[in-house]
Amino acid sequence: MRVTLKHIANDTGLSIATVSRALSRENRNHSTSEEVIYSSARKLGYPLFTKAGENQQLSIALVMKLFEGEFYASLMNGFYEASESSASEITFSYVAKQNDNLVDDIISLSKKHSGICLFLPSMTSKDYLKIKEGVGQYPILSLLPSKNPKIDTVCFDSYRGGYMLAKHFEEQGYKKFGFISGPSDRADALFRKNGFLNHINENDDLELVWSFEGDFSSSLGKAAFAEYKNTNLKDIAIFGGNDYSCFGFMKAAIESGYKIPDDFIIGGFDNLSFCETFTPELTSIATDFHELGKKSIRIIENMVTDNSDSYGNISMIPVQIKIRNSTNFKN
Amino acid sequence: MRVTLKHIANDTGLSIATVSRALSRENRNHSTSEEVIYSSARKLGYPLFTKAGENQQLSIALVMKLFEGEFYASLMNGFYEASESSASEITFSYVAKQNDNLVDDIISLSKKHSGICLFLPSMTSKDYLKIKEGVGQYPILSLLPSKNPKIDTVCFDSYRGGYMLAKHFEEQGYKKFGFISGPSDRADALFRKNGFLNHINENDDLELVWSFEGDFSSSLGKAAFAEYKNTNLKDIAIFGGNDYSCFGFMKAAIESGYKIPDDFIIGGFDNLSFCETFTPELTSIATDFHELGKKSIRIIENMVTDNSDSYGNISMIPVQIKIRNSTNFKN
DNA sequence: AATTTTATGTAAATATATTGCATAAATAAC
DNA sequence: GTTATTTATGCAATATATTTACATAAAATT
Repeated sequence: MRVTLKHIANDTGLSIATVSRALSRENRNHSTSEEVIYSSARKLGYPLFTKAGENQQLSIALVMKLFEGEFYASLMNGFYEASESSASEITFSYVAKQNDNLVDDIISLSKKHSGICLFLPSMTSKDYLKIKEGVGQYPILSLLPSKNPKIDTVCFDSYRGGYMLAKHFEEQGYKKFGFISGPSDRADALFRKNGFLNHINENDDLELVWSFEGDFSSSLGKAAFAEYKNTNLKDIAIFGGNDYSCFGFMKAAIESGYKIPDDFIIGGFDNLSFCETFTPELTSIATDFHELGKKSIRIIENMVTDNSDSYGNISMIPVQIKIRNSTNFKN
Repeated sequence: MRVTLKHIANDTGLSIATVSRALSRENRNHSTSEEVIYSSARKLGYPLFTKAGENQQLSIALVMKLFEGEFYASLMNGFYEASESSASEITFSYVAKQNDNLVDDIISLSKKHSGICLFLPSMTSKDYLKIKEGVGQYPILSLLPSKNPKIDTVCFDSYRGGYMLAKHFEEQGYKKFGFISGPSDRADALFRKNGFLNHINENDDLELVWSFEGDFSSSLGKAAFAEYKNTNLKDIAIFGGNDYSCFGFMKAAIESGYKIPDDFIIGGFDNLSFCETFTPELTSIATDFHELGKKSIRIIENMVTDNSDSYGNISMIPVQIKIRNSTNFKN
């Protein structure tokens, strides 16, 4: 049973005709009845009709769990700016942090949107398969890499970021390397690690001399330093996994009297704005969220027009290394 | 002319009956026709009807211009978390950064939502009046203070934040104060300043010895230090206007060999996460976005049920001072 | 006090959506 | 390979929803 004018008429005590007139009036007049009618219509969920030929743009939902931190603002802003220069409209759909029906919710979102981009680190391959099954042939993307992606993916080239840092460390003359890992269940953390370690393993004169299990948090970065300090290692080049880990690590190091980049050099990942605020400024891998947004939107648009059914394709957005003083860059 | 099944039938080449059946089917079957019908429905903007009695929650729009930075993620997250523990649903509406029809867009948003919260620093009193006129008796709030608010306002108590810092500086034994102002056209920046200066003026032994016109950016914070350095002032207590200004100022100071909090003490506003990462950790005024969200939602909900028409009421959310090492706090 | 404007309800007219029935194509059963 | 069954679809009838012509009463204006 749809919501109709009759429901609103009953709810407001006015006649159907009055309700009809109020809702179809071109210019609202904000009389008391009209206010009451609109407020009832909104409450009951009456669909305020779109005029034919008006709303021709595609609506794409970016589904994510919203948390605090610069990262989320950057992600949304990237998509938002990309949508401004495209014909499609981006809707941000935030799902509850505790959500048992995530898969079903995503499937039902597919009714309202022409395409969906998922940024949900907690999703498993099984979840993705269920979603794929539930939405059928439908434009849907994940924005996070996966070891064995079940749906199309657009993400940053984490591997290359790790590789670039290792290469840069080598060019700065370092032979001994250290590494702080991210959460073990996140594929992007794994790829960063692979990129970093592969370059070390490929070169016989390079060596990984220290590593620590982190979780991308500043506090475990601090803990990493406590362990590092005990080793008495110096003159090594450390990849912190992400910027937060580096900040925690560097802060603890400075407080213990270490000098950066003199005692060790360090680089992060994400290129947060604070990289330039910290002393020393932190070398980091920059991710272009605007590009991520543009590419994702373009792919969804193509999926809509081609009506193509693909899954497991991966698009990698290149990352850039921003070299700063934490890796001994003299300007 | 509404969008009807006929439009979809024409668009897809199927009959109206088929379209009707596909859209009203309880369980989607993802057959080719159904996909085509749904995709056409979304494209043309056909309203997928809400079932009567389903969508009873209020929908409140938070209207803002989205930019990068921790602040925006915190603001959205505060509202988002508040909405999770309330009956209302929060929709984030992002308006274009360049938008000539802002006022009209907000007015037309009032058709779709039960209430609106505005976070738009660029709005003038004139704009607010136009909006108020356009929406009539309607639940709408501004989340930014104004010298002469035309609509109801829920915001942080910027004044008290400035005052708290001045008081804290005094308690630390400082008599000479410095100040970096924010953008002159932002009322919240003005109130922070008033709170800070009023406490100084009220006490004869306290004195403002230095000030600088900033704009809340880290780079003008840096510029502020260059000017401060020329004055050769030492042992003063500086309110940086916000955290970014402080970070820029402190970074430049440290690079010039200054020691904080030995040569001067400094406090900011916003309590960004980086306050705890910087060395020295930055004393700052903490704003509780969760509280802002809860209060705003509650006020909108009351406006809806009471159907009350009020304007110019101000609700202030208290702020908290987080004392850290930049103001010589020994722990 | 008379006239005009506005808001509203009733009921008729129109527009829109759903469904019973028939048909044809696809699938399954024999 | 033929027959039965299921499924998808269109047409047309029916049901439902929305708009509008007309009448009336209240409010505003002259």
